[in-house]
Amino acid sequence: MSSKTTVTKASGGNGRVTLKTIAEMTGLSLSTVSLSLRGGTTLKQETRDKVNEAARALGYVPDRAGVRLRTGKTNVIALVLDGAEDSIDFARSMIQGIGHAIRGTRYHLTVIPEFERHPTTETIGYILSNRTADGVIITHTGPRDPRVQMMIDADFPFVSHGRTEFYTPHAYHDFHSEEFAALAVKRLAERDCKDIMLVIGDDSTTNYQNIVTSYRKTAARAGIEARVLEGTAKLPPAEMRQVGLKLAAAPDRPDGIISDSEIRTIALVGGLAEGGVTLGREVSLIYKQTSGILPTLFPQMDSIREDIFGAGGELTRLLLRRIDGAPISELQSLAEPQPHWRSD
Amino acid sequence: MSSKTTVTKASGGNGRVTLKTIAEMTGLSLSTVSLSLRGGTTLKQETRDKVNEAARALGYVPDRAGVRLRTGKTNVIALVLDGAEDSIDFARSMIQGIGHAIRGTRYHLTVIPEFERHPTTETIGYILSNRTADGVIITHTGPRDPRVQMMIDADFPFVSHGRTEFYTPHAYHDFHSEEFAALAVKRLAERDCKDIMLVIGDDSTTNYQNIVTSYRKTAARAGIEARVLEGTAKLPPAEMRQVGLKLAAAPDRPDGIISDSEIRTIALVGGLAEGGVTLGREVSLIYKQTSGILPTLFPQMDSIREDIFGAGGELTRLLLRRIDGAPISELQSLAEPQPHWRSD
DNA sequence: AGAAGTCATTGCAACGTTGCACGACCTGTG
DNA sequence: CACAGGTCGTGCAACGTTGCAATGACTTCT
Repeated sequence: MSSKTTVTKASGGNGRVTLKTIAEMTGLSLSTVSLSLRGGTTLKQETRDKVNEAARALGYVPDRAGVRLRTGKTNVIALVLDGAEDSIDFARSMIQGIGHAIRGTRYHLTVIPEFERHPTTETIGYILSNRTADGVIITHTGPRDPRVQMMIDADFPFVSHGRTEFYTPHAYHDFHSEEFAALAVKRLAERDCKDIMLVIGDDSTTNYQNIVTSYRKTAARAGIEARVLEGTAKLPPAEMRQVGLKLAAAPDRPDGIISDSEIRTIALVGGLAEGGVTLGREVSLIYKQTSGILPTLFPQMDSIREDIFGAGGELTRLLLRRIDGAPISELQSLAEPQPHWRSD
Repeated sequence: MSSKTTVTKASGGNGRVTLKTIAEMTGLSLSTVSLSLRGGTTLKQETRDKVNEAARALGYVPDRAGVRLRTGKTNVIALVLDGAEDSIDFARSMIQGIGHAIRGTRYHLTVIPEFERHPTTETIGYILSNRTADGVIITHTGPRDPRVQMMIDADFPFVSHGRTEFYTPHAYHDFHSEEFAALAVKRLAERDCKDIMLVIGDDSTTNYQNIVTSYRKTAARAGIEARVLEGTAKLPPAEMRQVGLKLAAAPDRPDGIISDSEIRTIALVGGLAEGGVTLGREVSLIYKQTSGILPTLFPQMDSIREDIFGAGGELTRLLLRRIDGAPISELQSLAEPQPHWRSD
């Protein structure tokens, strides 16, 4: 309390290597060193070599606070982490993907978890007004996501995991959900399913709409009955299990099910199994898979994989190019679903 | 290339609210404003009120770069995220826990994913030499973890998720693994198991040793056979499934199993089920559970819960107090395992 | 020989913050 | 009235960086 011994001393002249250190070592001025390190072409080659060598020898790394204060550049990208629990290890995979992509760059990653059920603009507002990052990655994007609107208005670099319906184009990377739904329906049709059901969490993301639309269209084309059970995102696992149980016992039990979430698939399968349904025989189930662990548990089930690690990497690459001023038209990409059909 | 239009302008005098803005507004000097905002007691109450009001009205937030440059304080805590896949959604829960605990503080969270199988000191070295954070949280701590050694030597604030065997005490929060093992063994003994097996990933963490030791001791006391199947952390899910399959068919099949990992439990159960084992009857299985999703899939199995969200919060609170100079002896805590016994 | 270029380097100010040393003003005392 | 001792506020320098204007030393042209 009284004696605050930890003085939080400013990084004094003791250990830290700064431009000044290099200047003193080479006998050049501080400005020259700075200029040289940033690749000043007006400098003599000899000088540049000398500076580079000294910098390397001393292990110089530019001070982030100095750069940031002077230039406004934070060298930080922010990941706004949605609280949704649908994919196993979504956060880890995404973060690893991002981390892998910023290796060797000057960027750091800060993660801001969201707690609300629906994304708020609060976090984004904070980042924008305090210039706390150079760019933002958001996930679980909605069709008219207010966060996107906000960043478009502010002309702030960002990339969304998921598309939107805004007129103004923006950088995004997304899973090709339409293709996912189409693949799944076709697969079920091949397995002679006549009455299928899509179990999906209505979490107001764009993906939700894309999946439902494509699902209906593909089923209609294949001439099979296609129901939708939506709003399952709100259900806690135990209730999701009940859904499976009820479904198993229902007189109009579907013969094919498509599930868009790993977590909900687990609960659903638990309920179906308890209800006496043999998956892969009486009911075929196809689920979206992201973690690689579920196939070991459900080898008898088909799945379609979304690569979250890869998505994290791609989102980062897009964002960094966006920060560097690349045209938006080059910053939009889709990831193709990877079917994992059981081998029989 | 040629025309770099995005000038990355320094946050010019246009919008940004700084001490200067408040100074001009109140007619006080910049120094006074700064002093006042930091609670200078030598100032007249009237002055302090005036400053506070202006700051509030303008929505002043201290510039991180300015503070950091001047004081060396980054207001950042770094989470070194282990690449291990054992708990479902470990990363999300941990990050949410941390995020919740730093709400309302000035701290930001940066996450640094590790890719190597075993933790390297590289990341920590970088943080230490570049003063990139005020404190570090590490997870999956080993008994003589080199990262811990490094930070102890540098007297750098950190907290580990997991204990160590170092002589010098340091801040930690840990799951009470010994208690976990003891609870699990006793439960199996109550269920009349005579020959149990611990399936555990030898991932060189302290927890591993604690669990094995306590497991053996408790089993000996209960007078039952206790085997250990270790080294499962290295196995990919498909092979883990094979382990379950072989175990099911083995002549000396155990009648009780304890598993320390959610992910491996899933694969193991997949294999056991394929091998025709009815869990909860022929074999009792108890697993460490962190995500809340597995019980919906395996309602017939006992589990013991570790609260990762809570751990994230506790780790953060300990770290912040460590940064503020609290004595180490107050910065060590254990989390009690929470048994979830099936209700029959 | 003086003006006008080049070329290579440098000094200075500023970004926003803090902490120290000082200054201005008041009050009471000898 | 001079002066000590408060009370309350302020000027200045520094943290590490960058960008611009300016410098000095050469060369080249007229």
